[in-house]
Amino acid sequence: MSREHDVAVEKSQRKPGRAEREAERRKSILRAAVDVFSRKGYQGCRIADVAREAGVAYGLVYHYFKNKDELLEDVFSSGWSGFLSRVQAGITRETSLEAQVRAVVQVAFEAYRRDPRGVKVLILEVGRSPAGGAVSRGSAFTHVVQLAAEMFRAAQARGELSSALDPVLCATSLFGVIEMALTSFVVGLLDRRDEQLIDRARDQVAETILRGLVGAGPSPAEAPWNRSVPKPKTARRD
Amino acid sequence: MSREHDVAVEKSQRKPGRAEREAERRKSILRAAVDVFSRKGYQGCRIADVAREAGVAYGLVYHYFKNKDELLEDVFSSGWSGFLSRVQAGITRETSLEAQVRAVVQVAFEAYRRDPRGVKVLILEVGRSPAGGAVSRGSAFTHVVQLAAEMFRAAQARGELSSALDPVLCATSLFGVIEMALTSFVVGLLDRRDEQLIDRARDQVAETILRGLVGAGPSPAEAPWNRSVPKPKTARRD
Amino acid sequence: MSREHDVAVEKSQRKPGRAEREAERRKSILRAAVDVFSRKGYQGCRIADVAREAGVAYGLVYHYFKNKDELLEDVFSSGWSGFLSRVQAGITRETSLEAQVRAVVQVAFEAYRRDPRGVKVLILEVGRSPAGGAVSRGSAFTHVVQLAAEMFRAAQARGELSSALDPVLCATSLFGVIEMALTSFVVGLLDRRDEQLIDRARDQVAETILRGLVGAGPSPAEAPWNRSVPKPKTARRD
Amino acid sequence: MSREHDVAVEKSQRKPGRAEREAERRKSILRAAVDVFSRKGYQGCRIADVAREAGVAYGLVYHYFKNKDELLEDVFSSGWSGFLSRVQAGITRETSLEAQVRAVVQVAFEAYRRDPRGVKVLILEVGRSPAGGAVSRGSAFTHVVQLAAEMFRAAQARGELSSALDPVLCATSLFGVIEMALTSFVVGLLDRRDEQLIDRARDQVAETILRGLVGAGPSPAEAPWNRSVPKPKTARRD
DNA sequence: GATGAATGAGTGTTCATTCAT
DNA sequence: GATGAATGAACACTCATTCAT
Repeated sequence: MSREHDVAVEKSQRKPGRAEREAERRKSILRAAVDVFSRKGYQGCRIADVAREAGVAYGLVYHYFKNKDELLEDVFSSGWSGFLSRVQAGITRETSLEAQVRAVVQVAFEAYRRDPRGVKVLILEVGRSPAGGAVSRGSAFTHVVQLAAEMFRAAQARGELSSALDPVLCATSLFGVIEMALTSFVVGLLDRRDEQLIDRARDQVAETILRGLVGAGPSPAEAPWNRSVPKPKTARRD
Repeated sequence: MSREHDVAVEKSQRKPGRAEREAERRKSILRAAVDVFSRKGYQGCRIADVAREAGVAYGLVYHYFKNKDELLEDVFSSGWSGFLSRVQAGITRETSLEAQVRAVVQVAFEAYRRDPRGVKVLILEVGRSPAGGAVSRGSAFTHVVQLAAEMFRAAQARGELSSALDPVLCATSLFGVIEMALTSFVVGLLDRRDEQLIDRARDQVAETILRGLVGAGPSPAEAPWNRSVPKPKTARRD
Repeated sequence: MSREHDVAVEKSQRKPGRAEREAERRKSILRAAVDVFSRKGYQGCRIADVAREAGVAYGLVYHYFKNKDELLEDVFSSGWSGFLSRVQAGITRETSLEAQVRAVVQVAFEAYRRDPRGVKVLILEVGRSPAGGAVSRGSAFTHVVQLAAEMFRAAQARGELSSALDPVLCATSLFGVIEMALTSFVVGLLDRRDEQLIDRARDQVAETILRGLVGAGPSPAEAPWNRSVPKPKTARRD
Repeated sequence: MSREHDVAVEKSQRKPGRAEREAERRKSILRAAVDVFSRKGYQGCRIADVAREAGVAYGLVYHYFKNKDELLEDVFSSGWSGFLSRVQAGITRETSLEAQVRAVVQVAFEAYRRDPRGVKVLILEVGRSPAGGAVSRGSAFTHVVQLAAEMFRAAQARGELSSALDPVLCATSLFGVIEMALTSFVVGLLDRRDEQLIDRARDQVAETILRGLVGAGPSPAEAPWNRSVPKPKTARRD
């Protein structure tokens, strides 16, 4: 066919080429899985839903993924690995603990802004599938925590952090604060469409984990807090 | 009911009385549900499992609970209401924010010590069933957060907390730190059998949320940290 | 209940009693399975067919049988064990090899007359499922053959049979002759509705295995042979 | 086609020629089908298995065979037609019934020696697919039986066989004895690797069908019988 | 012709729920 | 109330067949 000769030229142009189209298909199924998954959860989602969402035939899902479990496993690992590497990059890039912590927080919130659905899936399921004997999910949680714990250990070695603190608990605290804040948006406790609120949440989270709730002097800037979604309660003044 | 009055008399006697026996049955089913649930998760557990665990007949579960959802709802609410009321009591009992925060942390860790399985269920499922149109579960999370948010608002009103902070985010931070620490025990990242570790975790968590990781000077007491379960890495000295 | 006391009286009367009714159900499913199985074969039959044939709900089949394989296993073994024990009885009852052989042939043909469908299933499937890792089926064939081989060995010991013959091959010959004759009826090569033909077939089969086709003088009685079903061809001259 | 004319020229040259290569492909698929079929059976085998075994692409099977059924049909008929013609040749070549019977037995055992897998397929499936509305398989059985029945009829006409015997039953007896003996090897009841055993089995089978088990005096030659595979039971006294 | 991705109907199995005893 | 047999909808997974390249 006359198509072969100009493959090199068109490589990243139109006419995808078989391999490329397949990779594309695979990805679209993965994306669809994230969507359905974020809506219906691990157990609630049906392969049929994923196929329909991806716009492919039922059986094709099984062409690309061995079974439902593996599909979901891939959803996790693909989303998670990106997050992990960005967290790692943030930690490596910065030199002071404070900057590192802010970087981690930033990465998490940025990930949420970019792909709320993906984050929702990760938050709602990672490390929380009881049966999840599946490798990646169970250990994903462990993995980040260890990563951050290492960061805290290094800070202790540099004298930036009291060595009286358990690095693992420091790590869980960091991710606990982040995760719960994001969860608030995910479950609608805070308004996920309010981008400024997201920014402020990010800052407050970083501040809280670094200096605590009562430890630091307040920043003077006042903000119309309590814009939680459920009931837009009238702003209270103190 | 005419049965109530002699409860005191028969309390620990034979012939429990029909109503009592029924209440007992109901509770044993509920307990069994918590067990199975903590082992297999919301979706993974079958009514048959619960019945077998409780030692009752298959169909009997449906005498006491309308359906599977209601059973699980009850598991949640019964476990949750106790937690909620104890949190509320702790907040009410104390007057300073700091004492209140410590009280909340204490309640959570105490609950874990008393009933790790129950806490596991709450942690792994509360607010995390995406399909969970179920009222109580979705709102359970919201409920405590609002409770704590109110506590923080009051503290702001008393001038104990910077009014620049969003009370809702303060609340999520508090529970995020607590929850993730307990999760570490639940998933085995920290050794759940090490009772001293649990105590230290409780203290560090309270300290962290109050003063932050870098904000406060270290407590002088040294502890053999890093006793995380996976690999008992060599203790570091400061 | 007033039903319990007269159970002994009514034992085989109406009012089946739970256990009895269940056994009945189980049997009816088994019977239905034989039917469907004989019509569509091992792989071709669907659980839905069996359920419909038995007049029970789909899921009930799974109440009584673990899965399709076990159901079919039971179909085999239940049918086969009856046959086996009757073969054994026939062998034990008779003392001369000749009478024993006739008894075995008689048992097989009688079984066919009684339950052609059951025999069809056994003939078409026993020892013929290639994947049949299943215990009973694979070994069922082996079992009868060994049984008959033992009979022939005993006859050799008594001097009734040449010890130059391999008992196992004697046994396969016996069942081969029987089986293929019945197969002729099963597949319609011979008219399965012609009861006299069945009787003559039985006699000829016994005669053939005992004395061979050319070894014995013919019985003087002439018979209008060649009444095969497909086309009742005009009698040929002898 | 313009391709045909030069086939003769290139017949045994290099460049097999398209037509030849295709015929080759077709045959290799057929061979692969026999293999897979003999291992997994009619229903248990998948087109994918056949393609893999043949070393060709999935879809190619559908170039050469309309569908799975036709493929299997061809497996049967190709294997069967060879057997049939050899049986026919044996019958035609010989003049006495006894020699003819021995020839038929010989053909069958020779076929088994040459291609045990093919024979296994024929034995396990021919005439035994209940759903097998397929023409050739159902009738294949009928066909040989009719062929042999004709042989017996002719022998009756020549006075070599009692006309009291039903020729069709004579035929089923002949093939029954043969088939069951071969089945013993196929299922492992007799050791298929013992070539001498196969030879003796052939002889005994012929002897049995001709003179019966008790009708004929034993051949003086003694043989170490009972070498069946399962348990090499201790030799019995003669 | 050759390839293997794409399709989707078919079916075994599970399990919440009902109901007769 | 207690029991567990009965029901059937739901869903994961298979695989023959088609078709674009």
